[in-house]
Amino acid sequence: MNALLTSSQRQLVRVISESGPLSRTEMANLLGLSKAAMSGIARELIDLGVLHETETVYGQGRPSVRLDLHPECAFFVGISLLEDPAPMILSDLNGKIIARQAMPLSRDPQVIAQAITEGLPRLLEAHPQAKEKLSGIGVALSGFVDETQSNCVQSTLLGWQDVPLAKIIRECSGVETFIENDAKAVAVSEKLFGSAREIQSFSVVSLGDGIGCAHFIDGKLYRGNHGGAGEIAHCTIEPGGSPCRCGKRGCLDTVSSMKAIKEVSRAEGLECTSLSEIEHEASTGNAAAIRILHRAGSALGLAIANLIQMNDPGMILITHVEGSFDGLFGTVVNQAIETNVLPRYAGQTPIRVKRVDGDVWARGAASIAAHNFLIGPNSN
Amino acid sequence: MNALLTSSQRQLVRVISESGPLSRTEMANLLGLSKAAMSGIARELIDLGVLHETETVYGQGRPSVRLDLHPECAFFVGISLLEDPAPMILSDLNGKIIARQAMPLSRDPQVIAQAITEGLPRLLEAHPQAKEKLSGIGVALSGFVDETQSNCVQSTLLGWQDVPLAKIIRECSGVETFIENDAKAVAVSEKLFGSAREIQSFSVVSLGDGIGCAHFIDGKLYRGNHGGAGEIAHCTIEPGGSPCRCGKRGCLDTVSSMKAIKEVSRAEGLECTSLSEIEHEASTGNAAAIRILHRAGSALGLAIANLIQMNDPGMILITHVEGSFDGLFGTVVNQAIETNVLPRYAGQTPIRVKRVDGDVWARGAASIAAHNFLIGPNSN
DNA sequence: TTGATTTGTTCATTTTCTGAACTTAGTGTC
DNA sequence: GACACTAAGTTCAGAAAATGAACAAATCAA
Repeated sequence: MNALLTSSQRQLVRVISESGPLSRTEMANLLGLSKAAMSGIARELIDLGVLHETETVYGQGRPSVRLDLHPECAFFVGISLLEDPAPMILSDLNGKIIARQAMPLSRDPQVIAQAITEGLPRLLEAHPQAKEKLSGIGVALSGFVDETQSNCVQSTLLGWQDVPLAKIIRECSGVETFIENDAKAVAVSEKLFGSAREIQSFSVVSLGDGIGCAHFIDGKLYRGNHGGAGEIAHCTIEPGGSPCRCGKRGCLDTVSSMKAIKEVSRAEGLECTSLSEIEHEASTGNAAAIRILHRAGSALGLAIANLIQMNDPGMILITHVEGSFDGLFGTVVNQAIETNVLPRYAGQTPIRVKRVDGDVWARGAASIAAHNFLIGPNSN
Repeated sequence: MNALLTSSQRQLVRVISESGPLSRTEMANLLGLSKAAMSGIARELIDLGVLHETETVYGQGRPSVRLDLHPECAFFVGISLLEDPAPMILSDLNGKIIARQAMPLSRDPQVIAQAITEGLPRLLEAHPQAKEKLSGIGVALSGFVDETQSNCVQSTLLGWQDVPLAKIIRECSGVETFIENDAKAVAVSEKLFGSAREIQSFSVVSLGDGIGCAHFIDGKLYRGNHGGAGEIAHCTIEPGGSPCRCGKRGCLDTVSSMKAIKEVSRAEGLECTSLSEIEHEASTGNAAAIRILHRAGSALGLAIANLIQMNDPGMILITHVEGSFDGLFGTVVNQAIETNVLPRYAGQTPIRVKRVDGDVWARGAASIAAHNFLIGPNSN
């Protein structure tokens, strides 16, 4: 099932992946191909089991038959190295999670590869066809990943420097493997499976202990010249502010990350260990809690507003790990975005919020493998 | 000469435009084509007069012959509507200015079209072959231009709203015409003719009475979802700062644009009408001048640093109209960039500075027409 | 039932690319 | 200077991919 698709086949798969089920004629028009060519390519993909006919649409003339990706034409395993135990899921081509389990996290790549290899049979146990049609493994981690999606250039969390993790897992498990940064993996997942399917340019801002960010530009994940695109966490947001672990001062990370919020709370004498608790304190009128959330929310909103000004994305997706986003913090973020965006564009950029858990990261990881199956590695 | 090139021909033209003269074999490898296919396509383009053989490179085996774009295979007219009188130039495919003149500026699109139509014969007078091979007209203006490069969506300077300028000029002059925003035109010009030929992702920050910005991302001009990418001027840089004409407060525009610098100088009682004079005052120790330049420079530097953090471009090109960039202002800008970029990436992003005059804008305008000749309108 | 209408298929033809053999124009060695 | 060696570029038959036009199929509308 690793069969490489021809470039026309991939174009077709891509357009369906973006727009959902389409008739042959619609696709021919979208791709600028003749009906004759479309007919042939569609036939090939149906024979390969990648596409299948879905509903029939009646209008004037002969009804059209919509083609869609066959969700069970390929399966993917996704693993998130963001928590311990590490979630490990099996997903189909719709991003639906078919099976899940967990594996112990390690800092030793070899041990990780071993754990994955041992976990695979159990994950696939009850799904014989997934076993047969397993297309690849995706791994999401916190850190920098090179553009081949094979090497982890640097990860503070895992203590890595130039680790060829994909190769190690591939050799150990015998399955094609790709790795990706966590925020970028979620962005790909949203593009393939989620709310960004039809949006060509959007950004994901992922809020957790740290702050991550990824950009899709003109339908492609944009990594930047040195792989550093999306380093919103170290945008200076409070010039001359608190020192950051990166070496400079006033980074967004020092103000708006969950870690920073909790640290500041502790320093201010609040007995809170989670965002929800701080939110609760704020709702009861605790001035310190209100101040902290205001400061963090304004900073994040300002950074996002600047991102909108710079790049004019078609959507911003804010993912957050803890608590909810409908308290004071979320309100302030949204307000700050509105007040710092050109009035002309205010409200023009949809801001979506999504609470994520381990499954979302793992699904994001799986989507990296799915992307390689659908679009190909040279993201062309 | 408006003959549409086939898609393979355009690919080839594009790769030469990016990398300079290449041998057939090198291009075949770069494009993933067979030597046989390359041979044919190169022959076609040579026969069309688009390519020509240049130097011969000796090594082991048969020497290779580099092919390059024939600079005189097409000519372009570029007009800048940024000043009065408006510069109008004739350029070849290398961006070399062959002839120049000026025309009166107007706010009436019809009058502009008329002036261009009347100016054309004079511009082409001494260049019969340019007359024959004139491929298109490009117009640079301050304002928003839609993605078809035909309509000016909005221009404060010209007082326009949804003006189909390209169509008007095309119909009046009979020559294919494209329009573009000034900063974007300079970005295209740098990509085609200038220092960014081989850089896939870079940003231009243009410093004048206002502040403009344009991004090239993965080899393509990126316009953003609503055509608003690059609105760095209205990034909030001093939260709660001075009101901006856009309606919000503390925009970069209110601090670092030439207009703002001059206004603040006047308000502070400095008798200066140009940046050079303020620089001179600063160099003699005038505290107000030093303060103004520091504030403006830090703000611009911070904005550029944030841009680097967000997008990790391969180069930043700062263009400025007045004075020089090696005084206090430029120094502060560079310092502010350095201190606000992740230490890991500090110094990794080349910052280039270029002083521009009317010719540069007009050449940028011409490059829009050249881009449409070389790469095609659907910038694919 | 008939005609209009639009989808999708078939097939001969054209266009585009490939693989392999070949020609060409040099360098290096004895 | 003759000879092998090397790599660039060409040629040409054949494969692959796309097209255009004719046609078959499936419905609605009258």
